[in-house]
Amino acid sequence: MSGDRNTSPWPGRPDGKPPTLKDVARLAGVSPITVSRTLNQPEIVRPALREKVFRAVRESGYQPAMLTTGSAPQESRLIAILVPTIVNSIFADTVQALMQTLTEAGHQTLLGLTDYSTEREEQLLDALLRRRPDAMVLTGTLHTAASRLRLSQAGIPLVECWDQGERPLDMLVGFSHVAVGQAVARALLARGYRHFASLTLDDPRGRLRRDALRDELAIQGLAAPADVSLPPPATPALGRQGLARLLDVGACPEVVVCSSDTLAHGALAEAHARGLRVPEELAVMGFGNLASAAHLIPALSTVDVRGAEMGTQAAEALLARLAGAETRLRRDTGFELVMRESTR
Amino acid sequence: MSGDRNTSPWPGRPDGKPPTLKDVARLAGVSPITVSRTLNQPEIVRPALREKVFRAVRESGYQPAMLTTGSAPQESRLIAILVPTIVNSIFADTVQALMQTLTEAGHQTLLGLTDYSTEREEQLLDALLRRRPDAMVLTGTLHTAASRLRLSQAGIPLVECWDQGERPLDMLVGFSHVAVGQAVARALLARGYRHFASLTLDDPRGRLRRDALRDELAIQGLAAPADVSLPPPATPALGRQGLARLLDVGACPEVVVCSSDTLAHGALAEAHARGLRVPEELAVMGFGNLASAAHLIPALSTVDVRGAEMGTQAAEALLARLAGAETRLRRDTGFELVMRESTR
DNA sequence: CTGTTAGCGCCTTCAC
DNA sequence: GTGAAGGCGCTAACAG
Repeated sequence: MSGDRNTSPWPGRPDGKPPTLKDVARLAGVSPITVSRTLNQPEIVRPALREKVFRAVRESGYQPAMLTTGSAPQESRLIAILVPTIVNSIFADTVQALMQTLTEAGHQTLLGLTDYSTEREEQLLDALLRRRPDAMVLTGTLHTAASRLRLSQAGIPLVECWDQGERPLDMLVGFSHVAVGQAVARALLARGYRHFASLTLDDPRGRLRRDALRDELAIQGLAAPADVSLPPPATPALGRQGLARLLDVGACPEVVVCSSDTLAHGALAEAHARGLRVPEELAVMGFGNLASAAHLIPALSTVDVRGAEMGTQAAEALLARLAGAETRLRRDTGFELVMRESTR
Repeated sequence: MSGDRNTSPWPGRPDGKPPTLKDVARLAGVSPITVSRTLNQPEIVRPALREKVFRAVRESGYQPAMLTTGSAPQESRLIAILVPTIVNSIFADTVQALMQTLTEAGHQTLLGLTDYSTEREEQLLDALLRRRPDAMVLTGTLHTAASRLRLSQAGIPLVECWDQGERPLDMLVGFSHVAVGQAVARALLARGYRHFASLTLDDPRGRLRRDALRDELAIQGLAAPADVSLPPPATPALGRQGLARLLDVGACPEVVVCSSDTLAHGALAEAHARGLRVPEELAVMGFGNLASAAHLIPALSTVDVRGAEMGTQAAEALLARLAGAETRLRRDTGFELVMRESTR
């Protein structure tokens, strides 16, 4: 029971390395190929030999080494995932859902964190592709030219998540950030809000939503919202500072639209600290992972973007392609506005 | 610029697979080994040849395949990480910090999610070890006997995170969950609380903290807190239901101690919905990722366990070992109680 | 400096 | 049924 080393009848390898197919073969007194067959197609091996081999496998603690490459056109059963971050993040749901579906199907996942940088993405891509993954999941549709080239040359199924765009590399599952910005603008306008402000996380998609919000307001004849741009990664502390800056500069908004629920959390804290009633005196609009936000503060409005759904669909599409299907997913998962306590 | 396939002067491989060392060699008119050397030790190759090779590499878009195994005693530069979950989770910080440090050092990470199950851990372990990772990070010190055996046989550096224990497999960085339970009990007693309740996430470490809390209260002559046990994974909705159940059963606590900040979030929502003032009528104690919790609700007390610090230290210890050091980390990172608005 | 040889751990093809 | 030979992509060791 206790993890004592080497209670097994096998002496272990002199070099301390894990046992190989050959070691097992020697131990069982058969040839390497027989061991291989016993493990891969047990039914074609005579029961007596099979038993001997299995015993040797058990005794040695043998585990087949998964070669990245081999003579057979074999898959690596490795799938690479690139997201900006998983902390305080709207992407954790997607990654979790992806991993769950892929793991069930017998694949393993290499994860890379880009920190919202396309250069970082390029570096990671380069490193990850050396593992010859069977497929790859990316966040967004913005990549460097070099990345696009490498990806198209890799010849593996790809999914870009969390965005919509005209020229996806391969498959695409996400939603339109412009549509989110517009929808938020319209919903808030409909509730009578006229003085807007925004806390923007300075990443491409955050900017897209902010600009769409601003443009939609402009169409209604409203001035551009007071805006504070914040460097990723998002933290509650950052959101809190952001709102403080906004208010200190003299902005006096009825509603502040935040790039993420995490920032919105911080904004709520600052509003609370200043004695502002939410949403009566200052409404707060978030974005992202409904699960952790919506239950929390009934006063917080937010946008549910179905992060887990994107992950599951991406994974299923990849698996289908790896199974030989001609699937070419192009899916807009949309989003849902969750509006709280209209007070106008 | 646009990702058109095959603008390069290289015809590509007939089978559509990525180019190999051999392909590059053929294209450059040299032998494979020269290509290998040009890439790994450029200085020992004559400039003229070097240039030819580099050109061929560029033209073909060659990327070396990282073999898991080879003739050389080469490392896989792959490090496996096992955590229960990354969603709504106190573990995301640790994973992010781990990945950051490891990636900077040129390693890649295989991630596995155990869902708080040691059986699942065993399966994942089995699959992950086939990749021959250079090192491994585990959560907690509770593993199946088979897992312990496999791990000790793997002969790679290990770190167990998020716990303290007497017989770690190898290295250990975490804190004592019993100490957390006791400290929470004492701190709350010191503020005059006498009627306790607990919302427990039903995982080994959560139970450990709850039991320690209960035992410490018993020492002070207090009855065991009303307790609701909840199945992982933690969500705000779950915490909310939990508190509802607790109160519906007739419990009338002054303070409810939650297994995680995520559950605490939900509890706060339920308290709010019932018109209970926090912390005057019901205090809420969380646990976990201070970053997202403490800034949020000034009324929420919590325990900061320094998840990122554990990740960074684990990564650094592993890197040291891989670099040949004799490091054998045994670190108690402790925790910090963050108490809000004492109202007694 | 460069090429040839050999071998890593495994599996496929083809004999026995 | 079983084994021997050969090959996958790559790199150390040894030749030239």
